[in-house]
Amino acid sequence: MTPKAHFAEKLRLAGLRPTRQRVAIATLLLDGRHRHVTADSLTEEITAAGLHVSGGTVYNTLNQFTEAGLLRRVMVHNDYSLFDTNTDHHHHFYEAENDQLVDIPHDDVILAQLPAAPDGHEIKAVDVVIHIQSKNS
Amino acid sequence: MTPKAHFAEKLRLAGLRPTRQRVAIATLLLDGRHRHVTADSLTEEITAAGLHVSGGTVYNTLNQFTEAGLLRRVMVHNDYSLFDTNTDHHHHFYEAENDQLVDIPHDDVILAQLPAAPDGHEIKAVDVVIHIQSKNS
DNA sequence: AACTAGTTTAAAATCATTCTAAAGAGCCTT
DNA sequence: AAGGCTCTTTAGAATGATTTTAAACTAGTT
Ligand SMILES: [Mn+2]
Ligand SMILES: [Mn+2]
Ligand SMILES: [Zn+2]
Ligand SMILES: [Zn+2]
Repeated sequence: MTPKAHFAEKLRLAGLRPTRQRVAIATLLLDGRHRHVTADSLTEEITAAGLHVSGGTVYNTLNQFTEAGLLRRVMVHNDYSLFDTNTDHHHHFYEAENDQLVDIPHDDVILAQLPAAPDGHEIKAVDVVIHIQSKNS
Repeated sequence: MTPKAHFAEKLRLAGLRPTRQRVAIATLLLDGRHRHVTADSLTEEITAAGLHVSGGTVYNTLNQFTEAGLLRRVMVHNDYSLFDTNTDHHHHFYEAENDQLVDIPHDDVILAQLPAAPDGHEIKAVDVVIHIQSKNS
């Protein structure tokens, strides 16, 4: 199966029509490498690949991929959105000083006890962000 | 001690000159009630109290209070900043559907194991956000 | 090939937040 | 109590990420 067909199928399964733009972005982001991207960094990757996708579509696609569970949004500040190509359950170190986000393996954090969700609600996800800073600062 | 003098002193201790605007905001936010505010909701409170503080100063003051440890910034989405008047160590439930943030008592979450911070770094804070949703949705 | 619904586009709009530069207010010294 | 120095506040402009717009395009279907 050609890579293009592979990602097209992946998008169809996610309920997204495999347009040229979405396939291009999927090829860049959904290849199994785990990393964190912004609309801006993704646009740079697209350009580096000799392609062009409009700004609006970059934002739309990141939101749609996230909605479809192909990406995960990471919340560490309010400056701009961060997306994680690793959708497995894992947590993060965040160093505000240089806006550095680092994955923590799933098993390195153990939540021994969680509260029950409020009445009529259920837990959808548990996000742990460990804020760190340089020792000599 | 008059309330005004009380908050003025609190601000001085935090290294902030007790201006009329800062004392007004401290009176509203630092009275011991635990809640979550935005620049917008705070402005409404100020107006409701028959006062006026410029938008820029509301933002500056929230940032300065946070910097001084009188408030805490809570990160649950990228739409606008949320500030917590409870600076004690505690975690949050967050329901995205209606942007609802609820405190979780400190003892209801037990982190049995944490990873070591990366070399040369130390842990500053651990934030746990439990995302919840309505059961029938 | 024609049709339709969904998608992309460049450009404008939105909106929270920050910046600007001028006016005002704490606070220390006299 | 006045003067002066610095910090703060202000209204308004600027910024910048993100969303919206309406027209042009395209994937998928007949
Ligand atoms: Mn990550
Ligand atoms: Mn913004
Ligand atoms: Zn990650
Ligand atoms: Zn709280």
